Amino acid sequence: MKQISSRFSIAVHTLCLIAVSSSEDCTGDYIAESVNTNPVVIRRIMGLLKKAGLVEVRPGVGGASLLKTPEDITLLDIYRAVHVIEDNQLFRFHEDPNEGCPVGRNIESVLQSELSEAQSAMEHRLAQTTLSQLTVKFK
Amino acid sequence: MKQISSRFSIAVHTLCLIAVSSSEDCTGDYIAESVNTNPVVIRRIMGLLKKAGLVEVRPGVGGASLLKTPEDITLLDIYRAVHVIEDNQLFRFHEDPNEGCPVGRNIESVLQSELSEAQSAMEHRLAQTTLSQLTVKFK
DNA sequence: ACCGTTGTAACTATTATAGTTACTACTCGG
DNA sequence: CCGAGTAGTAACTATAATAGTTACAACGGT
Repeated sequence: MKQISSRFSIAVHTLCLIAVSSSEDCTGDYIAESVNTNPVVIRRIMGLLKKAGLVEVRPGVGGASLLKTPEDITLLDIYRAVHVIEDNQLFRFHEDPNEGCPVGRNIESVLQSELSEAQSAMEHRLAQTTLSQLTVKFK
Repeated sequence: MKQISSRFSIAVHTLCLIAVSSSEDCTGDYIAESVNTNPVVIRRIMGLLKKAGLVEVRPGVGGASLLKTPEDITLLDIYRAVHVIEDNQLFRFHEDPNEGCPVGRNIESVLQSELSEAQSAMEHRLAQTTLSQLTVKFK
């Protein structure tokens, strides 16, 4: 069973940690210890979060901080930042169905629109939750 | 990017074909030709659809037919039948976060409930669409 | 009894992921 | 100005699931 990569849950964990810690504490090694993985895994994910404009990292000396308030970061923002699934690509489609068959010819367009509705429903739900809603539960 | 297996889209294609064709025509080879894949792939998926009580297959002579009307088969039924994602398992979670850290200790329970809401939202949308809504579009 | 079919097992190639090692470049404090 | 600690990144490995393939046994009707 193929699941959505744990990059996403690690990214959420990472951002929660940055939100509740002082900036200078938040080195890759510190985060890696809380997540319980290799620091390089964290640095890679931090690179994606930086590209998405969610965090900034102090090169050389280390430490990270948020570029938006936790109220303004949703799970959907994080999900998109780590490229875990692209637009309309949650469901893999079998390739080149037979054009000579009425079903084969039409299945893709007919089914894809339903699948993309389903994907949207999930993403819409992710957009309802902000980082701040999570961090209050660690107090 | 990990996507949900094309077993699902192939299963939907297969059931559409069974719904619009006469039972005796629906051999594995015939379906495989429409889907454009190897017959064994179809037989494996048919095995799952049988286990789920959606179709019956005539052994020896070949051919398949639905055990429910197309109005009573939803995309969610098919999605569950092909075991493409289990309950609450759409999102992979990183393992063994550090219990010594307030974030590490709580992240799983806090985040999992949001993620399972998101997964439910998607599945709820899949349950809205029936096989008959698809097949009318092939007429 | 034969032919076409289903049901499976076994193997391969492909793909994405997660973790690891190693190295470079950067910043600051001494 | 140098060294300690950190970030950034490339390269490699192990793992896992998938999709396709070959092969073969079992079945059923003509």
